[in-house]
Amino acid sequence: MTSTPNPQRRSEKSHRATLAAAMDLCSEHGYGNVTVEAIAARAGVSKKTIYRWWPTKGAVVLEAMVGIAGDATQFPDTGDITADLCTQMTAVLDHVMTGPRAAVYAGIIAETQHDAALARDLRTQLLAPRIAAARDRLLVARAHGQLAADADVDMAVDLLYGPLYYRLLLHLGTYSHDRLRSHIERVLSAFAPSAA
Amino acid sequence: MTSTPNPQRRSEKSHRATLAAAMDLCSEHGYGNVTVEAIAARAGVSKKTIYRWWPTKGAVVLEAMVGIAGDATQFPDTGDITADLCTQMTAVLDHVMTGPRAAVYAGIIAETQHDAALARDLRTQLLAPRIAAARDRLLVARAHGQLAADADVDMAVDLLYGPLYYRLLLHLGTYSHDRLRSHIERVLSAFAPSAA
DNA sequence: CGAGAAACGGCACGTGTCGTGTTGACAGTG
DNA sequence: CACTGTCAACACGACACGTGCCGTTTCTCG
Repeated sequence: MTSTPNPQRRSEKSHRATLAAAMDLCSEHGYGNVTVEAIAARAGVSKKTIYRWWPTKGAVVLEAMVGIAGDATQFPDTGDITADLCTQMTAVLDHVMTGPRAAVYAGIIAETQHDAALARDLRTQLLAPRIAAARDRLLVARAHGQLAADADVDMAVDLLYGPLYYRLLLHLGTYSHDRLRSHIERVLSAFAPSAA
Repeated sequence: MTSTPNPQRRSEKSHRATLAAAMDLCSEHGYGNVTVEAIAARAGVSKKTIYRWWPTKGAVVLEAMVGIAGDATQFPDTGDITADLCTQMTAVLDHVMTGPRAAVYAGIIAETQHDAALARDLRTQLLAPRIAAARDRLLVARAHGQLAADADVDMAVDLLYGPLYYRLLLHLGTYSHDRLRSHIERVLSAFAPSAA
Protein backbone atom coordinates (compact mmCIF):
# COMPACT_ATOMS: atom_id res chain seq x y z
CA MET A 1 0.00 0.00 0.00
CA THR A 2 1.37 3.32 -1.00
CA SER A 3 0.26 6.15 1.25
CA THR A 4 -1.96 8.18 -1.07
CA PRO A 5 -0.80 11.79 -1.19
CA ASN A 6 -3.32 14.57 -1.31
CA PRO A 7 -3.43 16.12 -4.81
CA GLN A 8 -4.93 19.34 -3.48
CA ARG A 9 -1.83 20.10 -1.49
CA ARG A 10 0.51 19.35 -4.34
CA SER A 11 3.01 22.05 -5.21
CA GLU A 12 2.17 23.08 -8.75
CA LYS A 13 5.54 24.76 -9.03
CA SER A 14 7.44 21.55 -8.30
CA HIS A 15 5.07 19.69 -10.60
CA ARG A 16 5.80 21.90 -13.59
CA ALA A 17 9.50 22.21 -12.81
CA THR A 18 9.83 18.43 -12.77
CA LEU A 19 8.10 17.95 -16.10
CA ALA A 20 10.15 20.70 -17.72
CA ALA A 21 13.41 19.35 -16.31
CA ALA A 22 12.58 15.84 -17.47
CA MET A 23 11.87 16.95 -21.02
CA ASP A 24 14.91 19.21 -21.15
CA LEU A 25 17.34 16.61 -19.89
CA CYS A 26 15.95 13.87 -22.11
CA SER A 27 16.21 16.11 -25.14
CA GLU A 28 19.80 16.94 -24.28
CA HIS A 29 21.25 13.61 -23.22
CA GLY A 30 18.78 11.07 -24.53
CA TYR A 31 16.09 9.33 -22.56
CA GLY A 32 18.22 6.41 -21.41
CA ASN A 33 21.04 8.56 -20.08
CA VAL A 34 18.85 10.56 -17.74
CA THR A 35 18.40 9.54 -14.11
CA VAL A 36 15.70 10.48 -11.66
CA GLU A 37 18.38 12.12 -9.55
CA ALA A 38 19.37 14.35 -12.45
CA ILE A 39 15.77 15.36 -13.05
CA ALA A 40 15.37 16.17 -9.37
CA ALA A 41 18.57 18.23 -9.34
CA ARG A 42 17.66 20.20 -12.47
CA ALA A 43 14.16 20.85 -11.21
CA GLY A 44 15.39 21.93 -7.77
CA VAL A 45 13.21 19.23 -6.31
CA SER A 46 13.75 16.36 -3.92
CA LYS A 47 13.97 12.89 -5.41
CA LYS A 48 11.47 11.80 -2.82
CA THR A 49 8.99 14.32 -4.18
CA ILE A 50 9.21 12.82 -7.64
CA TYR A 51 8.61 9.32 -6.34
CA ARG A 52 5.67 10.63 -4.33
CA TRP A 53 3.78 11.56 -7.47
CA TRP A 54 5.12 9.27 -10.17
CA PRO A 55 6.00 5.57 -10.02
CA THR A 56 8.91 5.73 -12.47
CA LYS A 57 10.94 8.04 -14.67
CA GLY A 58 8.92 6.82 -17.62
CA ALA A 59 5.70 8.10 -16.09
CA VAL A 60 7.22 11.54 -15.61
CA VAL A 61 8.43 11.79 -19.19
CA LEU A 62 5.17 10.37 -20.51
CA GLU A 63 3.21 13.07 -18.73
CA ALA A 64 5.52 15.71 -20.16
CA MET A 65 5.09 14.18 -23.59
CA VAL A 66 1.32 14.11 -23.33
CA GLY A 67 1.43 17.77 -22.42
CA ILE A 68 3.45 18.58 -25.52
CA ALA A 69 1.53 16.41 -27.94
CA GLY A 70 -1.81 17.12 -26.35
CA ASP A 71 -3.03 20.18 -28.17
CA ALA A 72 -0.88 20.02 -31.26
CA THR A 73 -2.19 16.80 -32.70
CA GLN A 74 -5.92 17.32 -32.90
CA PHE A 75 -7.87 16.17 -35.93
CA PRO A 76 -9.40 18.87 -38.13
CA ASP A 77 -12.38 18.30 -40.40
CA THR A 78 -12.35 20.60 -43.39
CA GLY A 79 -14.20 18.10 -45.54
CA ASP A 80 -11.00 17.16 -47.39
CA ILE A 81 -9.77 13.89 -45.92
CA THR A 82 -6.37 14.06 -47.60
CA ALA A 83 -5.69 17.57 -46.39
CA ASP A 84 -6.86 16.78 -42.86
CA LEU A 85 -4.67 13.71 -42.60
CA CYS A 86 -1.72 15.74 -43.88
CA THR A 87 -2.38 18.40 -41.28
CA GLN A 88 -2.60 16.03 -38.35
CA MET A 89 0.17 13.66 -39.36
CA THR A 90 2.54 16.48 -40.22
CA ALA A 91 1.95 17.83 -36.72
CA VAL A 92 2.73 14.42 -35.24
CA LEU A 93 5.86 14.19 -37.34
CA ASP A 94 7.08 17.64 -36.38
CA HIS A 95 6.24 17.45 -32.69
CA VAL A 96 7.30 13.99 -31.60
CA MET A 97 9.12 12.28 -34.45
CA THR A 98 11.63 14.90 -35.51
CA GLY A 99 14.61 16.44 -33.77
CA PRO A 100 15.54 15.69 -30.17
CA ARG A 101 12.00 14.78 -29.17
CA ALA A 102 12.03 11.83 -31.52
CA ALA A 103 14.59 10.08 -29.33
CA VAL A 104 12.60 10.95 -26.22
CA TYR A 105 9.42 9.50 -27.66
CA ALA A 106 11.29 6.43 -28.85
CA GLY A 107 12.78 6.10 -25.40
CA ILE A 108 9.38 6.03 -23.75
CA ILE A 109 8.11 3.44 -26.19
CA ALA A 110 11.23 1.42 -25.47
CA GLU A 111 10.46 1.59 -21.76
CA THR A 112 6.99 0.20 -22.32
CA GLN A 113 8.59 -3.04 -23.50
CA HIS A 114 9.40 -3.92 -19.90
CA ASP A 115 6.93 -1.79 -17.96
CA ALA A 116 3.36 -2.95 -18.40
CA ALA A 117 1.85 -0.09 -16.42
CA LEU A 118 3.62 2.48 -18.56
CA ALA A 119 2.49 0.64 -21.69
CA ARG A 120 -1.10 0.90 -20.50
CA ASP A 121 -0.75 4.61 -19.76
CA LEU A 122 0.87 5.29 -23.11
CA ARG A 123 -2.00 3.54 -24.83
CA THR A 124 -4.82 5.15 -22.89
CA GLN A 125 -3.40 8.66 -22.63
CA LEU A 126 -1.64 9.11 -25.95
CA LEU A 127 -2.32 6.46 -28.55
CA ALA A 128 -5.90 5.33 -28.13
CA PRO A 129 -7.49 8.79 -28.32
CA ARG A 130 -5.60 9.61 -31.50
CA ILE A 131 -6.28 6.26 -33.10
CA ALA A 132 -9.95 6.70 -32.30
CA ALA A 133 -9.92 10.21 -33.72
CA ALA A 134 -8.27 9.04 -36.93
CA ARG A 135 -10.78 6.20 -37.17
CA ASP A 136 -13.71 8.57 -36.69
CA ARG A 137 -12.38 11.01 -39.26
CA LEU A 138 -12.01 8.17 -41.79
CA LEU A 139 -15.54 6.97 -41.04
CA VAL A 140 -16.86 10.43 -41.81
CA ALA A 141 -14.94 10.45 -45.07
CA ARG A 142 -16.36 7.03 -45.91
CA ALA A 143 -19.89 8.20 -45.14
CA HIS A 144 -19.32 11.12 -47.51
CA GLY A 145 -18.31 8.76 -50.29
CA GLN A 146 -14.65 9.79 -50.24
CA LEU A 147 -13.70 6.22 -49.43
CA ALA A 148 -15.16 2.93 -50.64
CA ALA A 149 -18.31 1.92 -48.77
CA ASP A 150 -16.65 -1.26 -47.51
CA ALA A 151 -13.30 0.37 -46.66
CA ASP A 152 -11.66 -1.15 -43.59
CA VAL A 153 -10.82 1.97 -41.60
CA ASP A 154 -8.84 0.06 -38.96
CA MET A 155 -6.56 -1.25 -41.64
CA ALA A 156 -6.28 2.25 -43.05
CA VAL A 157 -5.14 3.56 -39.67
CA ASP A 158 -2.50 0.83 -39.48
CA LEU A 159 -1.26 1.69 -42.95
CA LEU A 160 -1.18 5.41 -42.23
CA TYR A 161 0.61 5.39 -38.86
CA GLY A 162 2.45 2.06 -38.95
CA PRO A 163 5.26 3.16 -41.26
CA LEU A 164 5.88 6.30 -39.20
CA TYR A 165 6.56 4.33 -36.03
CA TYR A 166 8.37 1.63 -37.96
CA ARG A 167 10.84 4.12 -39.34
CA LEU A 168 11.18 5.92 -36.01
CA LEU A 169 11.84 2.86 -33.86
CA LEU A 170 13.96 0.96 -36.36
CA HIS A 171 16.08 4.03 -37.17
CA LEU A 172 15.26 3.96 -40.85
CA GLY A 173 15.00 7.73 -41.20
CA THR A 174 11.95 9.94 -40.90
CA TYR A 175 9.62 11.06 -43.64
CA SER A 176 9.92 14.44 -45.27
CA HIS A 177 6.71 16.42 -45.54
CA ASP A 178 6.54 15.65 -49.25
CA ARG A 179 7.05 11.96 -48.75
CA LEU A 180 4.45 11.91 -45.98
CA ARG A 181 1.93 13.49 -48.33
CA SER A 182 2.49 10.96 -51.10
CA HIS A 183 2.36 8.22 -48.47
CA ILE A 184 -1.06 9.43 -47.35
CA GLU A 185 -2.31 9.78 -50.91
CA ARG A 186 -1.14 6.26 -51.73
CA VAL A 187 -2.89 4.75 -48.73
CA LEU A 188 -6.12 6.60 -49.46
CA SER A 189 -5.96 5.45 -53.07
CA ALA A 190 -6.08 1.88 -51.79
CA PHE A 191 -9.45 2.64 -50.21
CA ALA A 192 -10.84 4.88 -52.92
CA PRO A 193 -14.43 4.29 -54.01
CA SER A 194 -14.62 2.06 -57.10
CA ALA A 195 -14.72 3.94 -60.38
CA ALA A 196 -18.07 2.34 -61.16
CA MET B 1 41.84 -0.64 -26.85
CA THR B 2 40.21 -3.92 -26.00
CA SER B 3 42.65 -6.82 -26.02
CA THR B 4 41.52 -8.70 -29.09
CA PRO B 5 40.67 -12.30 -28.23
CA ASN B 6 41.60 -15.06 -30.61
CA PRO B 7 38.46 -16.45 -32.30
CA GLN B 8 40.20 -19.69 -33.21
CA ARG B 9 40.67 -20.64 -29.59
CA ARG B 10 37.11 -19.79 -28.66
CA SER B 11 35.14 -22.50 -26.89
CA GLU B 12 32.29 -23.34 -29.25
CA LYS B 13 30.52 -25.09 -26.40
CA SER B 14 30.44 -21.96 -24.24
CA HIS B 15 29.44 -19.93 -27.27
CA ARG B 16 26.36 -22.02 -28.01
CA ALA B 17 25.45 -22.45 -24.35
CA THR B 18 25.47 -18.69 -23.87
CA LEU B 19 23.22 -18.02 -26.85
CA ALA B 20 20.78 -20.74 -25.80
CA ALA B 21 20.70 -19.54 -22.19
CA ALA B 22 20.12 -15.97 -23.29
CA MET B 23 17.18 -16.89 -25.50
CA ASP B 24 15.67 -19.22 -22.91
CA LEU B 25 15.86 -16.74 -20.05
CA CYS B 26 14.54 -13.87 -22.15
CA SER B 27 11.61 -15.98 -23.29
CA GLU B 28 10.83 -16.96 -19.72
CA HIS B 29 11.27 -13.71 -17.82
CA GLY B 30 11.20 -11.05 -20.51
CA TYR B 31 14.19 -9.33 -22.02
CA GLY B 32 14.40 -6.53 -19.47
CA ASN B 33 14.34 -8.82 -16.45
CA VAL B 34 17.35 -10.84 -17.52
CA THR B 35 20.85 -9.97 -16.34
CA VAL B 36 24.18 -10.96 -17.77
CA GLU B 37 24.89 -12.76 -14.53
CA ALA B 38 21.78 -14.87 -14.96
CA ILE B 39 22.75 -15.78 -18.51
CA ALA B 40 26.22 -16.74 -17.33
CA ALA B 41 24.83 -18.88 -14.51
CA ARG B 42 22.33 -20.67 -16.76
CA ALA B 43 24.97 -21.31 -19.41
CA GLY B 44 27.51 -22.55 -16.86
CA VAL B 45 29.84 -19.84 -18.08
CA SER B 46 31.81 -17.07 -16.45
CA LYS B 47 30.44 -13.57 -16.74
CA LYS B 48 33.89 -12.50 -17.87
CA THR B 49 33.70 -14.90 -20.80
CA ILE B 50 30.51 -13.28 -22.03
CA TYR B 51 32.06 -9.84 -21.84
CA ARG B 52 35.09 -11.15 -23.69
CA TRP B 53 33.05 -11.93 -26.80
CA TRP B 54 30.10 -9.55 -26.65
CA PRO B 55 29.98 -5.90 -25.63
CA THR B 56 26.51 -6.02 -24.04
CA LYS B 57 23.60 -8.27 -23.25
CA GLY B 58 21.81 -6.85 -26.27
CA ALA B 59 24.55 -8.10 -28.59
CA VAL B 60 24.21 -11.62 -27.16
CA VAL B 61 20.46 -11.72 -27.60
CA LEU B 62 20.70 -10.15 -31.05
CA GLU B 63 23.07 -12.88 -32.19
CA ALA B 64 20.71 -15.51 -30.83
CA MET B 65 17.83 -13.80 -32.60
CA VAL B 66 19.69 -13.64 -35.90
CA GLY B 67 20.34 -17.34 -35.60
CA ILE B 68 16.66 -18.06 -35.14
CA ALA B 69 15.35 -15.71 -37.79
CA GLY B 70 18.19 -16.40 -40.16
CA ASP B 71 16.95 -19.31 -42.22
CA ALA B 72 13.24 -19.05 -41.58
CA THR B 73 12.61 -15.73 -43.23
CA GLN B 74 14.00 -16.16 -46.72
CA PHE B 75 12.13 -14.80 -49.71
CA PRO B 76 10.71 -17.32 -52.14
CA ASP B 77 9.97 -16.55 -55.78
CA THR B 78 7.17 -18.69 -57.14
CA GLY B 79 6.11 -16.01 -59.60
CA ASP B 80 3.10 -15.09 -57.45
CA ILE B 81 4.01 -11.94 -55.55
CA THR B 82 1.03 -12.11 -53.22
CA ALA B 83 1.72 -15.71 -52.25
CA ASP B 84 5.43 -15.07 -51.76
CA LEU B 85 4.82 -12.08 -49.52
CA CYS B 86 2.34 -14.13 -47.50
CA THR B 87 4.88 -16.90 -47.12
CA GLN B 88 7.70 -14.68 -45.96
CA MET B 89 5.68 -12.35 -43.77
CA THR B 90 3.81 -15.19 -42.12
CA ALA B 91 7.16 -16.71 -41.25
CA VAL B 92 8.29 -13.40 -39.74
CA LEU B 93 5.06 -13.15 -37.79
CA ASP B 94 5.29 -16.68 -36.45
CA HIS B 95 8.99 -16.65 -35.62
CA VAL B 96 9.63 -13.29 -34.03
CA MET B 97 6.33 -11.50 -33.51
CA THR B 98 4.22 -14.13 -31.81
CA GLY B 99 4.48 -15.85 -28.45
CA PRO B 100 7.37 -15.33 -26.05
CA ARG B 101 9.81 -14.36 -28.78
CA ALA B 102 7.77 -11.28 -29.60
CA ALA B 103 8.72 -9.72 -26.27
CA VAL B 104 12.35 -10.69 -26.80
CA TYR B 105 12.45 -9.07 -30.21
CA ALA B 106 10.67 -6.01 -28.90
CA GLY B 107 13.18 -5.90 -26.04
CA ILE B 108 16.11 -5.80 -28.43
CA ILE B 109 14.53 -3.06 -30.49
CA ALA B 110 13.91 -1.17 -27.25
CA GLU B 111 17.58 -1.48 -26.38
CA THR B 112 18.60 0.04 -29.69
CA GLN B 113 16.95 3.28 -28.59
CA HIS B 114 19.88 3.96 -26.28
CA ASP B 115 22.63 1.82 -27.79
CA ALA B 116 23.77 3.11 -31.15
CA ALA B 117 26.13 0.21 -31.81
CA LEU B 118 23.38 -2.32 -31.24
CA ALA B 119 21.09 -0.30 -33.49
CA ARG B 120 23.68 -0.51 -36.24
CA ASP B 121 24.08 -4.25 -35.79
CA LEU B 122 20.33 -4.83 -35.79
CA ARG B 123 20.06 -2.90 -39.02
CA THR B 124 22.97 -4.51 -40.83
CA GLN B 125 22.49 -8.08 -39.62
CA LEU B 126 18.74 -8.42 -39.45
CA LEU B 127 16.75 -5.62 -41.05
CA ALA B 128 18.70 -4.40 -44.04
CA PRO B 129 19.11 -7.79 -45.73
CA ARG B 130 15.39 -8.53 -45.43
CA ILE B 131 14.34 -5.08 -46.55
CA ALA B 132 16.64 -5.43 -49.55
CA ALA B 133 15.21 -8.87 -50.31
CA ALA B 134 11.66 -7.58 -50.14
CA ARG B 135 12.60 -4.67 -52.34
CA ASP B 136 14.21 -6.96 -54.91
CA ARG B 137 11.25 -9.30 -54.95
CA LEU B 138 8.90 -6.37 -55.54
CA LEU B 139 11.12 -5.08 -58.35
CA VAL B 140 10.87 -8.46 -60.05
CA ALA B 141 7.11 -8.38 -59.71
CA ARG B 142 7.06 -4.89 -61.17
CA ALA B 143 9.24 -5.98 -64.08
CA HIS B 144 6.76 -8.79 -64.72
CA GLY B 145 3.89 -6.32 -64.87
CA GLN B 146 2.34 -7.48 -61.59
CA LEU B 147 2.78 -3.98 -60.22
CA ALA B 148 2.42 -0.59 -61.87
CA ALA B 149 5.47 0.40 -63.87
CA ASP B 150 6.00 3.46 -61.69
CA ALA B 151 5.28 1.70 -58.40
CA ASP B 152 7.41 3.02 -55.51
CA VAL B 153 8.74 -0.22 -54.06
CA ASP B 154 10.34 1.49 -51.07
CA MET B 155 6.98 2.86 -50.09
CA ALA B 156 5.48 -0.56 -50.59
CA VAL B 157 8.01 -2.09 -48.18
CA ASP B 158 7.13 0.55 -45.59
CA LEU B 159 3.45 -0.17 -45.99
CA LEU B 160 3.94 -3.92 -45.79
CA TYR B 161 6.22 -4.13 -42.75
CA GLY B 162 5.46 -0.88 -40.96
CA PRO B 163 2.14 -1.94 -39.46
CA LEU B 164 3.63 -5.20 -38.17
CA TYR B 165 6.27 -3.40 -36.12
CA TYR B 166 3.84 -0.66 -35.17
CA ARG B 167 1.45 -3.17 -33.64
CA LEU B 168 4.25 -5.13 -32.01
CA LEU B 169 6.02 -2.22 -30.36
CA LEU B 170 2.90 -0.26 -29.39
CA HIS B 171 1.17 -3.33 -27.97
CA LEU B 172 -1.80 -3.07 -30.29
CA GLY B 173 -2.13 -6.80 -30.86
CA THR B 174 -0.63 -8.95 -33.59
CA TYR B 175 -2.13 -9.82 -36.93
CA SER B 176 -3.85 -13.12 -37.54
CA HIS B 177 -2.80 -14.99 -40.65
CA ASP B 178 -6.04 -14.02 -42.34
CA ARG B 179 -5.67 -10.38 -41.50
CA LEU B 180 -2.07 -10.40 -42.64
CA ARG B 181 -3.17 -11.78 -46.00
CA SER B 182 -5.83 -9.13 -46.54
CA HIS B 183 -3.30 -6.53 -45.39
CA ILE B 184 -0.87 -7.69 -48.08
CA GLU B 185 -3.56 -7.81 -50.73
CA ARG B 186 -4.68 -4.30 -49.86
CA VAL B 187 -1.17 -2.88 -50.08
CA LEU B 188 -0.51 -4.57 -53.40
CA SER B 189 -3.80 -3.25 -54.73
CA ALA B 190 -2.49 0.24 -54.12
CA PHE B 191 0.37 -0.49 -56.53
CA ALA B 192 -1.58 -2.55 -59.05
CA PRO B 193 -1.00 -1.79 -62.73
CA SER B 194 -3.63 0.59 -64.10
CA ALA B 195 -6.61 -1.11 -65.72
CA ALA B 196 -5.84 0.67 -68.95
C1' DC C 1 -5.19 34.14 13.65
C1' DG C 2 -3.10 30.09 15.41
C1' DA C 3 -2.56 24.89 15.63
C1' DG C 4 -2.12 20.86 13.16
C1' DA C 5 -1.43 18.17 9.11
C1' DA C 6 0.87 17.22 5.10
C1' DA C 7 4.10 18.07 1.39
C1' DC C 8 8.56 19.80 0.91
C1' DG C 9 14.15 19.71 0.35
C1' DG C 10 18.23 17.48 1.96
C1' DC C 11 20.62 13.57 3.18
C1' DA C 12 21.92 8.84 4.10
C1' DC C 13 21.16 4.14 3.46
C1' DG C 14 20.61 -0.84 1.60
C1' DT C 15 20.10 -3.26 -2.76
C1' DG C 16 20.99 -4.84 -7.30
C1' DT C 17 23.40 -4.69 -11.57
C1' DC C 18 27.05 -3.31 -14.15
C1' DG C 19 31.66 -3.97 -16.19
C1' DT C 20 36.51 -4.94 -14.74
C1' DG C 21 40.49 -7.02 -12.25
C1' DT C 22 42.81 -11.06 -10.42
C1' DT C 23 43.89 -15.83 -9.88
C1' DG C 24 44.80 -20.47 -10.87
C1' DA C 25 43.19 -24.44 -13.74
C1' DC C 26 42.95 -26.18 -18.30
C1' DA C 27 43.44 -27.02 -23.51
C1' DG C 28 45.66 -26.45 -27.87
C1' DT C 29 50.11 -25.62 -30.54
C1' DG C 30 55.04 -25.88 -31.86
C1' DC D 1 57.05 -30.56 -22.77
C1' DA D 2 56.87 -25.68 -22.32
C1' DC D 3 54.11 -21.69 -23.98
C1' DT D 4 50.16 -19.07 -24.97
C1' DG D 5 45.55 -17.80 -24.35
C1' DT D 6 40.79 -19.07 -22.95
C1' DC D 7 38.29 -20.72 -19.20
C1' DA D 8 35.46 -20.56 -14.34
C1' DA D 9 35.40 -18.43 -9.96
C1' DC D 10 35.41 -14.71 -7.03
C1' DA D 11 36.10 -9.93 -5.44
C1' DC D 12 35.71 -5.19 -6.34
C1' DG D 13 34.35 -0.15 -7.16
C1' DA D 14 30.92 2.57 -9.50
C1' DC D 15 26.41 3.86 -10.23
C1' DA D 16 21.37 4.31 -10.09
C1' DC D 17 17.49 2.73 -7.85
C1' DG D 18 13.83 3.28 -4.41
C1' DT D 19 13.07 4.17 0.67
C1' DG D 20 13.52 6.09 5.40
C1' DC D 21 14.35 9.88 8.37
C1' DC D 22 14.46 14.76 9.81
C1' DG D 23 13.75 19.43 10.16
C1' DT D 24 11.34 23.12 7.46
C1' DT D 25 7.79 25.26 4.88
C1' DT D 26 3.19 25.75 3.23
C1' DC D 27 -1.56 25.15 3.17
C1' DT D 28 -6.08 24.13 5.58
C1' DC D 29 -9.37 24.34 9.02
C1' DG D 30 -11.17 25.39 13.47
